[in-house]
Amino acid sequence: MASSNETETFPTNEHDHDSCIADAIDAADRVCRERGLRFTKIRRRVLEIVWNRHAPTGAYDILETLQGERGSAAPPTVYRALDFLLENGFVHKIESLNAFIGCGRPDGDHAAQFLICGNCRQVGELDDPDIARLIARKARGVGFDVSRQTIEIEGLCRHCAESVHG
Amino acid sequence: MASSNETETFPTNEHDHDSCIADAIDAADRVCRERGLRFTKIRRRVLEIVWNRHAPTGAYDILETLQGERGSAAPPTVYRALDFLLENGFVHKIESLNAFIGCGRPDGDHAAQFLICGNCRQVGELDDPDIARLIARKARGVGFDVSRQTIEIEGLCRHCAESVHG
DNA sequence: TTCCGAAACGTTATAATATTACGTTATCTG
DNA sequence: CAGATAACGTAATATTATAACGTTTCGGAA
Repeated sequence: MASSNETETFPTNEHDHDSCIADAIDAADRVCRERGLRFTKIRRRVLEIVWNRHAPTGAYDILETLQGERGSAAPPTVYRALDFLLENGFVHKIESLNAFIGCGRPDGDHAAQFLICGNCRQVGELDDPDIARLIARKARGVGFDVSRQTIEIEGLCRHCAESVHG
Repeated sequence: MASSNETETFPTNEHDHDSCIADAIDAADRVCRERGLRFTKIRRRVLEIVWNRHAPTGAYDILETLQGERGSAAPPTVYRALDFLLENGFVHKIESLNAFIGCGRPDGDHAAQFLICGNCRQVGELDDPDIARLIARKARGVGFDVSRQTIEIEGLCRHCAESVHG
């Protein structure tokens, strides 16, 4: 098993949350600079809010947080920021939860797979290229040209499975 | 009804739509009888409506159809019927579309994969056990105990890819 | 058969999620 | 600076889903 927090699929209790947020923001900042994108205050703040939760976060949860901070904010503010963050791979949408989560690997395209723990509600990101390739191959086999994969796997994370089964 | 339609992932233009609906309803009927479930008029009708579209159908589309037929109907009527049909594997929910589609193989559990054509909006069902197994294996490899897989693949079906690319 | 209890249904209201439309402000570029 | 474009503020509304509660229907036990 691997070395650090980065390679853990699920966040561990011990992981340095503050620096993991900071890393994510820094990475987004850098990518935006490289691509000439505007990483505005709102976009940055929404990304921070999502990372702070470190769990799937609903658009209206984000909205409440923003409202607490700025006095006023409306849904489009949040959805526009989320659209930007999604387009550029800084967050993912978990379709089966209608919620958003920070992307741990915001550089380059990747087909992610999400492990959703039904007990603790945490989500891990798998990013397994074998899965993505097999799906692409099987789909091509029936004449289907894949552009995007949504893979959401529900079950129990290691920790919760241990608590539940004994 | 020959094996040809059954093994096509996407419905072909030639397929016998009427008999394909009838088959689906008959299959559900039989399964309900076997399991002692109540296949009520509403449940049957909702399943028919979904199959009639032969494409992902929103709950409120179903509702409109029902309202046209019965004069009155409210969301819970539709959602209760859908819950029943989902629980028993007669329909699937496409999470990324918030829509429902008839299941082509309503017997026994299966982890399905959906091919969603971004052009014609048709959805094919793959049911590839290799994909399901690989995902389960990879997830277990990081200590995750899988109970359900949501796999939705967006792209272009054979027919649309041909029209688009030449 | 009758009665009971559970399941299914009808109805109203409301919650939760997401988008449209349009005017204003900020930022980039020539 | 001026014009163009992108981002944002705001109000309204669309879309999807559930809660709560009373009534009806149905299958099985007495």
